Amino acid sequence: MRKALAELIHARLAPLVAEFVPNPRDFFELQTTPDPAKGDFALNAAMKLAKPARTRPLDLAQKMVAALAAETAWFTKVEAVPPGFINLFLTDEAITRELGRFAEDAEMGLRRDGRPETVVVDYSSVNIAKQMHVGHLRSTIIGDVLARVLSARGDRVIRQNHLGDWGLPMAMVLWKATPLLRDLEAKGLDPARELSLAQLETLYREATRACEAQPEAAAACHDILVRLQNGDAVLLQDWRTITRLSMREVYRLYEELGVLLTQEDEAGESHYRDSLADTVRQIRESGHLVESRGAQCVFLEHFKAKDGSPLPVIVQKSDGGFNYETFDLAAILYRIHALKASRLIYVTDARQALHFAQVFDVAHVCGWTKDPGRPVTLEHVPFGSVLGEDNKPLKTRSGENVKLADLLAEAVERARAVVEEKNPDLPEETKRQVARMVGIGAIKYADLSQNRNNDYVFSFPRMLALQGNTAPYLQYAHARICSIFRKAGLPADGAFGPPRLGHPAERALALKLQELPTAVAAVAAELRPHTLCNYLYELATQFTSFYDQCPVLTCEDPARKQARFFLCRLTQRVLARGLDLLGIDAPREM
RNA sequence: GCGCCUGUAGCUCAGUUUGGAUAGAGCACCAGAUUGCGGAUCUGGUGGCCAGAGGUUCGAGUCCUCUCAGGCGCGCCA
Repeated sequence: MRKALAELIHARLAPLVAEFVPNPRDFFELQTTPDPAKGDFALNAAMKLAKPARTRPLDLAQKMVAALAAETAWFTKVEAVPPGFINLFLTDEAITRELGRFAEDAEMGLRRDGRPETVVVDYSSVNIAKQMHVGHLRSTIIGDVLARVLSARGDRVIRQNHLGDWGLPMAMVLWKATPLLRDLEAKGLDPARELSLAQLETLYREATRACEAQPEAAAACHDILVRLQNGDAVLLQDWRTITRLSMREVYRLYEELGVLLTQEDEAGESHYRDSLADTVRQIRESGHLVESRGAQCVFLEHFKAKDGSPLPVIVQKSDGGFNYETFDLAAILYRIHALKASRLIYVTDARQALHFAQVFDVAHVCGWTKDPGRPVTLEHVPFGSVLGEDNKPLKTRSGENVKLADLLAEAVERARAVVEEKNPDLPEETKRQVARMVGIGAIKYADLSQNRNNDYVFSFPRMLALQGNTAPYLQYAHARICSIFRKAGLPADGAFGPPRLGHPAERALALKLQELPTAVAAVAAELRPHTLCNYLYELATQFTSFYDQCPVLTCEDPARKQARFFLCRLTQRVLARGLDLLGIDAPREM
């Protein structure tokens, strides 16, 4: 609807101002009005254009109103009000006509204009031999939504899980694990069966302590790292065993979380092990490589160290090894050239902002982002930390990172208690499923519904609340609509309508439903999922308000009843689609 | 020291990128609706020097400058 309306307005109004501004379209953005008395949409173009057109805002607004007055199929009224707003009042026919089109589109208006883009979304980035903990939660959840949203818009999305699988931590695990693996082999046992991720993590912790205490342990680990990176066959085999064992448990959690990442999306540090030297060579060829204190560096403008001296980006350490800067730079080259991506998105916490600013800057000054014949944009999507009730980073009583598995289990358990209380008559199996959908949904939604810039305080009671902007509230609205159709004995995917508007609540709902594409487009542009959450919450409240005021099943007038079924059905579809874009299940009953 | 982020109702947060009309929600508090098509609801009310000060503008929560407070980061860990 917005698109059609925007086209009409541009066609009618652009000629009035074309001689004053090169790009009139930019000025005709439809705005929502502060209250219905000011119409359904508003334009502020007259105020912005009055100066270049050398006229008074209100005069220009009146000229624009006159140019739109003949469009009686669209508007019941178009008015100019001081200081120069133009208020547009839509006809019911225009709203229902556009609503019908919206409902017929299987894509629900989500497809973007223009050519699809190849987009890499880098998220989750788990470490091998470490269990997933709260620190992985936000990247995994937010990144997954961005991948879903961009994909729904028609872009070609390539997910990338940049595993931490090739650094010193990995060598430390190998140092402790290798004897264990030999031992198991001697007994003819399968390590993948005998060892758990938790055990690997214990080995890693032991190694960390040992390296801190004894220089010879640290030296041994360093030696293993060098041998691994040089391709030692036995170490490589063990490395593979540990990686698979570790990822097996990660995928269990992804599945429980409803995250799309699979083994195909794995491209960890090890993936770039053979291109690191070449990456440094390419930097050298671009003329930006400088040796400093024995390390190969790039010095960038605008980056200063603590003492004010120029801050280098070290791409090869003085011992000849590579660090994470090099891995990220190699990944950029891979994504641009092998994956043919034109938009690279990195979902990591805000503390890495400086790192990515530097890495991106290196890529830019080396000319990599303009070289491949298409412009490449690099975007860091930072987010704040997950805090406990004490406003400090969330930890267990003993100061450990909270395991993701424990967090999910508690959410499901608490959701189960709510289901038990509110709907004790549901069959056991349904209760179990609903508890999962609600518990996991609550965790994800609590994270997504907040502006990602800010830290947020993790609170089960708040995220599981049945009122307010929470997953359970949206899920309930969805389940309630499904129950309407169950009660009516109608298939939820039946054909209803045509739409017809009689009540203000129907009209408001009809307008709100059509805003889905706007909300999704905003997420794609700004990479902020909470915009979609806000929209869905507003839709759900709009629906319950409608449902309160407009009887559906008991409606006497058959045509009106059909029209209300139409609104219910479409609301259910939009809620389900919206939740799906957020990676959250929409239960049919709960 | 430098840089980034944050500061909006008692609490938790939208709104800030692209300046627009009277700054919005939820919780809490107060008052209503109702034997309810899922009350896990709806309607209304109380509550704001948008951290502070200057500036730009017809118009500033939004843009600019400075100050204050909190968080995070800043040479070979990832």
